[in-house]
Amino acid sequence: MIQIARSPSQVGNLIQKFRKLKGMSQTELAERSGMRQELISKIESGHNGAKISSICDLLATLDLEMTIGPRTKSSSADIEDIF
Amino acid sequence: MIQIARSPSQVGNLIQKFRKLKGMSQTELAERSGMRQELISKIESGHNGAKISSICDLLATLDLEMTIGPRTKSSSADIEDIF
DNA sequence: CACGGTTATGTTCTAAATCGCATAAAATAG
DNA sequence: CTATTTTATGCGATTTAGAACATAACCGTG
Repeated sequence: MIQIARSPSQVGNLIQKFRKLKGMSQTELAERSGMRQELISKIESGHNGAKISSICDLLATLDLEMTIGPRTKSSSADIEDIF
Repeated sequence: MIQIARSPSQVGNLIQKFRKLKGMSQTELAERSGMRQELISKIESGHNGAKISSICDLLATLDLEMTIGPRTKSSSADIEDIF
């Protein structure tokens, strides 16, 4: 299950989605990745100014990784993300 | 050609790599994505505090996208990245 | 070597991110 | 509905990113 993330809010949505899949609370994720629950709340809601290192830390804690490659045509998943 | 990026420096390396593939200079990339050459220099060299929105802007300008999904086993590309 | 283009470094300033704590709001369980 | 957990918000304090400009260090080519 791999998802496209072209914007901070899509990144946030995916982090939230995968976090819930693991049955983890924001507080738990925060503790495990050395940050605060409030920050995770902001990041999940699409915080534009989140640091890339914070994102990487969260992904690592959730056993996720990001890949970078050429753009594909926009998928339906992107559209849903807007609404 | 899709690459794993688990850390800010891997993200930076990939941005640099794809930028060069497009024959673009840091200055050109900076202008097109509304930021400064100095910042791109820092980001490409693994700047920890880069904003996720900056990264997304750069990827968009380079016609790239990021995807997020479960970790795969570490590839040789990761190892090289360390050195 | 000298030159033009590219990339890295340094400084000051402003805006903003994160912290840390409190607490409100919302969702879930009992 | 009530209690508990989870998530969102607000605020002061601290830290840091990024702008803007200057300039140094590189790099390839003539």
